[in-house]
Amino acid sequence: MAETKDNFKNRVESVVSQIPLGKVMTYGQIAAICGSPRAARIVGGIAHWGDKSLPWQRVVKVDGALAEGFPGGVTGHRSVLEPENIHFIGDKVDMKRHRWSTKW
DNA sequence: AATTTGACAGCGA
DNA sequence: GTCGCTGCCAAAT
Repeated sequence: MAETKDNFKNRVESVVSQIPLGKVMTYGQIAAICGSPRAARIVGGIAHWGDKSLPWQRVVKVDGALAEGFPGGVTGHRSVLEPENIHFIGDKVDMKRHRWSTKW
């Protein structure tokens, strides 16, 4: 089977599905792992159009801010992360403790 | 096949 | 330290 360009989206879904509970990743980080460090926006696009069965709630911005387009908004997004041991600083995730990487 | 959008990132003022 | 605009890559229409 020939690997099409779907590899990019396929990797994004793969990486996101590998995020352990209590951890979060940034769009840029995921995009970089997928092969395009500038495709952070595409990762978000896949989140909405791709496999929505993945823990996209653990995918946040580089600053720890939550996705503004997430169903329920940042408020709903935060409510989903709190029970997952995610620590919050104001309205953002504590990236100092939850920033995770697949290479770890 | 071409154009527009998209749940961001990085740099500048 | 804060706010805004531009740039980028890929997917969707």
